[in-house]
Amino acid sequence: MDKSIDNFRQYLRERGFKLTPERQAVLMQVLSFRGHFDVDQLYEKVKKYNRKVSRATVYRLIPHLIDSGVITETLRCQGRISYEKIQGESRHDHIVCLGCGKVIEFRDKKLQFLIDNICKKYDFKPIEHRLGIRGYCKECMEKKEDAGESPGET
Amino acid sequence: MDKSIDNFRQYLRERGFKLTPERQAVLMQVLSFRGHFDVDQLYEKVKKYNRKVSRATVYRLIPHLIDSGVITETLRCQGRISYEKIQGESRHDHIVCLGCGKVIEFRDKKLQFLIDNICKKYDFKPIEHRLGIRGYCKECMEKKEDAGESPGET
DNA sequence: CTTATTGCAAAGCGTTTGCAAGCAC
DNA sequence: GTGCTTGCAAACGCTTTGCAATAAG
Repeated sequence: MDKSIDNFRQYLRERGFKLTPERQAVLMQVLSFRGHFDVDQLYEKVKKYNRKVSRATVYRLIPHLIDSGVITETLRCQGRISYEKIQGESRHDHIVCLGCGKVIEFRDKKLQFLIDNICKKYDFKPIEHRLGIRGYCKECMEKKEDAGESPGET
Repeated sequence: MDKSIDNFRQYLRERGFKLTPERQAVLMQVLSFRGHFDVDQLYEKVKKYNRKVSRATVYRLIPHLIDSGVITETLRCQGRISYEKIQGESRHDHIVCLGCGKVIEFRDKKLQFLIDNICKKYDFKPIEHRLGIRGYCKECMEKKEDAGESPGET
């Protein structure tokens, strides 16, 4: 079904690493997330739906999940690192509302095109990009106008 | 000279905060950086060239520096947060080499245009954006081809 | 059988905070 | 004087690690 599973298995095999029940459980829960997650959320979900797995094991698996291309690091929020699974073609970027924290995911082909062009200019081979736009959503803009906020915050 | 100084003074005055020698020292060193810096680098630089200021004070000043528009948070590297001063018009983005860690700063007007368009689509008012492209520079590409290996970083 | 992996608890490390003294305004 | 600031050290919270036991290949 999900080729991430096979990719991950192959990744482990190639390097002499082992496919333990703990790793399978974590991988399953990683794949079950729809959006972003942090280590703690992942740990809690594994604990809830699968066997008991220690935090240390989850932490130790993260680098493998990244190296094998299953997940990628994304937004950093309040000291925690967020991850999300890499889904085939649907690379997307983020718009974050500074007011309510809402995250909008969007896709834009012109962006990839633009990035390729920029990289060409610098003799650079792009592997991945991350675009985060921060600002205010419609609702929060209206709220701000009501409150009569002073200019100059983040 | 640098209007950041005035902005910061005004920011403090408006809110009843105080302009202490410690804050002036930190501000001066912030403005002296050419590129990115993290809290520790800032702290060391203040300690070297100015009066003794505690780490706590530097940490406590960061939110004020952000709120007053003097600095902005940028790339997150290995658990540390990087900052850089905001310079008038010269908004720029980053290309980071996964091989050697080199950072290229670039400016592209088409990017801002693209972002404005995207935000319009979502009824969103952009305040700032952050684009990071990760990949390999020419030199590291060549090295990789020679070695035929994948470097292991996050 | 060999070597990676696990859980636990302790250590690490950047960052935050409580508190009493100090200083800008 | 008032109340924001400071330095110190302790506390915090997320992450990493040493170790002995365990299990995958």
